[in-house]
Amino acid sequence: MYGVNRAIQSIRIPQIVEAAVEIIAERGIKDTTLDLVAKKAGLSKGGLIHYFPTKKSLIETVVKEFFSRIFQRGKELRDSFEDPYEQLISFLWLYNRNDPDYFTGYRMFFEIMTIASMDREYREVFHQWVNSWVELLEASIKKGVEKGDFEVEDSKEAAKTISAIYQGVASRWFLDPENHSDEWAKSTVRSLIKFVVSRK
Amino acid sequence: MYGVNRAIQSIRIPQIVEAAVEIIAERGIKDTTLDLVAKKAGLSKGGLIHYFPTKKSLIETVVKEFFSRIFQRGKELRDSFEDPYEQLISFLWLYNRNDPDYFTGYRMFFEIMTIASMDREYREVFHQWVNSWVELLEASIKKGVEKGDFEVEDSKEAAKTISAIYQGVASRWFLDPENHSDEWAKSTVRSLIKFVVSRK
DNA sequence: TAAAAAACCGACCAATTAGTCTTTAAACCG
DNA sequence: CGGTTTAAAGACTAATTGGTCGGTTTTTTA
Repeated sequence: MYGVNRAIQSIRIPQIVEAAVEIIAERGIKDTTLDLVAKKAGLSKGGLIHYFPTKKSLIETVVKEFFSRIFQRGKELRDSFEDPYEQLISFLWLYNRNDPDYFTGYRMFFEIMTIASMDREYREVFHQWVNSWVELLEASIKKGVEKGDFEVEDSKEAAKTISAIYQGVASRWFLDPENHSDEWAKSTVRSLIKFVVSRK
Repeated sequence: MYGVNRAIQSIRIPQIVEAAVEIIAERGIKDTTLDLVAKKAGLSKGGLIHYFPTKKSLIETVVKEFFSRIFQRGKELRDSFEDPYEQLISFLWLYNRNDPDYFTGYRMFFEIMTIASMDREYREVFHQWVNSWVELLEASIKKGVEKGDFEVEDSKEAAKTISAIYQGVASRWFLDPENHSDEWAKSTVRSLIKFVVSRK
């Protein structure tokens, strides 16, 4: 049963992207085949190619989609807090092994870092992503400084530091869970953040 | 000109591993072909297969070799310092874009993290690697505590934290150099380490 | 309602590549 | 020196897979 309606693109593309994310998380980008993605998305390779003429174009879309989805989640949760410090630690939801995005999200993240480490184009995407997180953190820091809660010389620097801390802890927490519990991740990040925003 | 001498294995295997590391760093594990590695190592695919019957066996050896080489470097440099704090920051050599191992080392690291995120076996290798770094750091911390330089509740926890910090900063420094200078990396790590070993 | 366009299928092609196998040459050993 | 073992080459095989293409069905449009 083909083209049920003309707005089919707005259905198919998310379907395909979602399928691709899952396959990539499971097998990695290199072992993700168009056939598999197509099947998972409920169509044939020919159908898939109709929307994404090349594998590269599919991956690009998936990567951008993934980043923006995670970013959106983070931003929304942060915005639900008023207090600047609460905002800064609102990203601790990243350390939740029961989150539906847990496995998929981390696997995607490692895949993307690895292609970024090889490819300028993706490094640029990564750069923008980091930037957007840093800006988010920076805004909270500035708010805290204005409010008198924080003492920070350079809020951008502080934001970069906090962002890097989140990531370093995340890598350990995901890749070596045996030694890095949820509690470890959370308390470590909390304490480092406190230090970063209240020095000098 | 074949088998020049019987101790050839001890020459060929490092040659092959070295070639593989370079190819992997350049193209990633998935795009590393036996032919390319063989050629780079100065022999044919048949010759390569003689030493490593499968690609998997080659990769395993390469990963272990890589880890132990970098670890060795770190350990030796650390051991050249007496002062515990100097020892803790001795790993700042990791943030040197002119280091001969710079590109290769970081690329390998991302490749390995990514396979570790997919594969239990490699996660175990990663786990052991992290452990060995943590132990190295822990020893320095304990020394500093005994000496009275540091104030630390749980030296293992502190070591894990410092290790994660090194890694988080490293990821940013490598993947987004535009925004993360050598100086940023070094001063960030220095200041966070100081905090970690002297709190409470 | 007919023709044009869009959605979709799946057979096929061409390239890539891990691993096999046969052969050759050198090294070692008695 | 002759036989055995090891090192190495490289042609070949079989599987995989990205992308092409011709055709079919549905939807849109005029």
